[in-house]
Amino acid sequence: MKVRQSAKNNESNGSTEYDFKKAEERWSKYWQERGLFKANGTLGTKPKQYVLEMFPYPSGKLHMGHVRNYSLGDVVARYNRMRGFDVLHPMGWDAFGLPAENAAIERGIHPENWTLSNIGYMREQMKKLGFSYDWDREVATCLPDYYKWTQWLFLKLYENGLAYKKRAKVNWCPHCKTVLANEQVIDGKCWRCHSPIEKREIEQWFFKITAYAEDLLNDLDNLDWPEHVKAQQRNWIGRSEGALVKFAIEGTDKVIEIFTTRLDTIYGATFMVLAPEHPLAMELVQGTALKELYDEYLKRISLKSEIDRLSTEKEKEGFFLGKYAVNPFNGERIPIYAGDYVLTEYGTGAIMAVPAHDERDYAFAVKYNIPIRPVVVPKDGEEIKNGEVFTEYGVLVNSGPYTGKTSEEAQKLMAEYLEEHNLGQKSVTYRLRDWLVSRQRYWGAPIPVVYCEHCGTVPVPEDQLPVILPREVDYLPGDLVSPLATDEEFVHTTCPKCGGPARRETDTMDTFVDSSWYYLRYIDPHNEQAPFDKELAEYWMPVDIYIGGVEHAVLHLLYSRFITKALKDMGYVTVSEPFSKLFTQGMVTLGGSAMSKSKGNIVDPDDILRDYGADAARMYTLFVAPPEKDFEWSQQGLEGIVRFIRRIWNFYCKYADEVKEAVAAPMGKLFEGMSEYDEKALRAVNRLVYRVTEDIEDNYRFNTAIAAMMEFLNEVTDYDEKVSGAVMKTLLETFAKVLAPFVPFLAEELWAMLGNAPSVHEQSWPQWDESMLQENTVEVAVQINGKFRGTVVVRNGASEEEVREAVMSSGNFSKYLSKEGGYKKCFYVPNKIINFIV
RNA sequence: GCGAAGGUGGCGGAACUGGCAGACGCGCUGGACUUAGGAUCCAGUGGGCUAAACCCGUGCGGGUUCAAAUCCCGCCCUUCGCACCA
Repeated sequence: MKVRQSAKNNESNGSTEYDFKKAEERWSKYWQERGLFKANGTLGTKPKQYVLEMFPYPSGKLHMGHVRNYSLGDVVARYNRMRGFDVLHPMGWDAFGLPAENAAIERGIHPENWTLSNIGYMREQMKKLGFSYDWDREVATCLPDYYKWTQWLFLKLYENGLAYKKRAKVNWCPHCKTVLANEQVIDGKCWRCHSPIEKREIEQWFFKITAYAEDLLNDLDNLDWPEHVKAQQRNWIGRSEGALVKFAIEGTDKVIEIFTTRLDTIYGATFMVLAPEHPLAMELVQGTALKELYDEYLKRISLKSEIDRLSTEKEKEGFFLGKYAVNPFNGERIPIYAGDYVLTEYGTGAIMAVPAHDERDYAFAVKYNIPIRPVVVPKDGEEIKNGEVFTEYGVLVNSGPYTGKTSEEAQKLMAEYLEEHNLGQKSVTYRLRDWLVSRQRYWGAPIPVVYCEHCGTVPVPEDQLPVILPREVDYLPGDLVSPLATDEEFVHTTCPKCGGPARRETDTMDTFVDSSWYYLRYIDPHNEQAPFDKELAEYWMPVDIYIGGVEHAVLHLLYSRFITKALKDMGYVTVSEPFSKLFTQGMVTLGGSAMSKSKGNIVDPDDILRDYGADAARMYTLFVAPPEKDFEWSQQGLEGIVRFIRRIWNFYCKYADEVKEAVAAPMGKLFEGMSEYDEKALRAVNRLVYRVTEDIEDNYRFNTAIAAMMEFLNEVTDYDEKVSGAVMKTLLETFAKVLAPFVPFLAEELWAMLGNAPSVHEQSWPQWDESMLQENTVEVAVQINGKFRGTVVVRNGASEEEVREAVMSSGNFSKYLSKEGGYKKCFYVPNKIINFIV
């Protein structure tokens, strides 16, 4: 009778169906009471491990993506605890922000009530799922004891010249009624509501992330992050090496400064282009007949929406400004245009145009009938066809003294010439712009600044923090007016410097500011004197493993890196990177696309918890696909895991009583008179530990780790009844420990069933014995002329001789091998394969 | 256009430094047990034949090798990110 048939036999064994509800309630309560998952912060007695998952936005309920994300992190946390690490595994809430506010407006509830009640619900869901968080460290970014320190962060950045205010054209979302950072504009649309964004000019606060562009770029090299995330950040930072060149404007004392990466093509510059909004463009037409036409042109350009501007098919539109620049190399007169394909924000907002070697310049030149003069030819002498634009490096022609030089040489020599004559220099430009952090919304951390008639902009002193977000405010968004501006009591204050009347800043901070430092607050969440203790931060930082979705590849992950670097330079932390390893998990889809309320393709974790239990939900999300890949939710797949759990349960029911009194056999040593099946079982359990450990360590391959557990159970149920009590006890105890990080409730139940005191989660992770991974005999594949023809069984480590002998004597291969075992050649890979060439 | 990751059964996916392709699970087929079963268990399941023997099979075409999903050359396709960045 095998255990696989045991469902029928449960009653006869006195066992019952696994009651996951009871088990989950019981153990989750026990864990909390015992405080099993508290990080010790023992400062050095144990190695530390900071395991972090991206905290959720409290949108209402957990979705399957959360379940997957947090199941991954929980395996890592529990595994590391069993491995003897002092594990910090916290959870909190990214609780400020637009969606909370919008949802609250729709439902007519205060954002705070809405948010806090969501948090309460989601926290309970997480507890039901058995995630091993240290709940004493929970943070919510919308609470004053948290945002006090977000405001502190703002002040520190301000003190250090990394926060500043300027009037700027900003991205304005007409639907959300707020400005957005560049990173939050996707294809010219709002990242949240997808409305086309507009350009507005307002005074806004910025963080000077560009000051760290170089470090943010270089330090990527040393991070254990997925390559595609690093690539996205590199792309976003967008470093270009080139040169700044000053072109004098004929008949004036003005110069146009341009940035180019192709200084070597400067002899081919046949026109200049300024961004339409470039102040110089306006100056050049001022007081001329062109002024009126230019105003019209500007109006036309600005009417084009951001989307049109970004469209690749869009025709470039230029305007001749009636003036000429002078090429600093050959003195040539070059007409100056305004053109909408030149961006104000990048480089200097002005270019030299070389139509022969740049596609965009070429299109413009053709349209406005401007000469096209090639000055670089391919090194290999290849012909350039008419109408083709040669944009690569080559050899210079028609370039005065530089003719005959390669592009590389010319760039170097020309830059030297520029510097000698004070006409420009080498330069590096980035695409990265400063981070716009002002938001004209209610539900965020108020920017801690006041404006005084006498003193100007004055930061709120640290000891007056937090600047409390008033509760009773008309928080409906206005047009370019922050809701806080309507609260007279909030607005009117006194200047901290002179005591005179002053007005508060009424904008709140981008929620990405809140989340850019939360991993530091977990380290010391109740500290009232500082955002965190320096020594504790030194102990816990950096986060050893950070798990979350790819959607944060640039936004949150770049901001956090910047904030960490800034805090390091101010002396608050000692690390320059917050997350040494990043793991981005895939999405959970249904019907081929990400689950979303609007699409209606939702699987509600509550239903799954109710019908199948936490362990099944967790293990299924871990098993169904490699963790970094998307997977399609399948009820049947989940039921497969439920079956597996049931089989484990039945197996333990069958033997638990029997082995209670037994003394567990050691993992490694084969004792005298051990039976064949005992040995088999012992080897199987060693192999199990080995495979699961390796799979976890090798980039979290939980899907194959679980497959190894299934194989293990499949194998031992083939001969379980022949295994002795001592070995069975070892087997059951070890398997329970291996299961613990994956199905924590079940594992605890199994552990107790064996007569052990809780908790299995306090046990050490089992060790395998290297010698037990080897079998006594191995199956060697036999190939004839490279084709598989069968196998032979030989002793482990058999020599080529022995294997050849076994092949010859087996008789199975005689039809392929000539008599006397004749063959030309033979290749043997020990314990694997033997190939005869005949 | 630039950058990144991928193409393996009906499906999700395994396969260590080249060494028995398809582990594990889902699904499917047949059987057992059952009043019944969508429960459970047993057997089978890449394609070609009823079947063994055999042949063919990891996107396509070449190549290296005793041996290729894996290495090299040349293509094709998919997904994702960025995109008038000078």
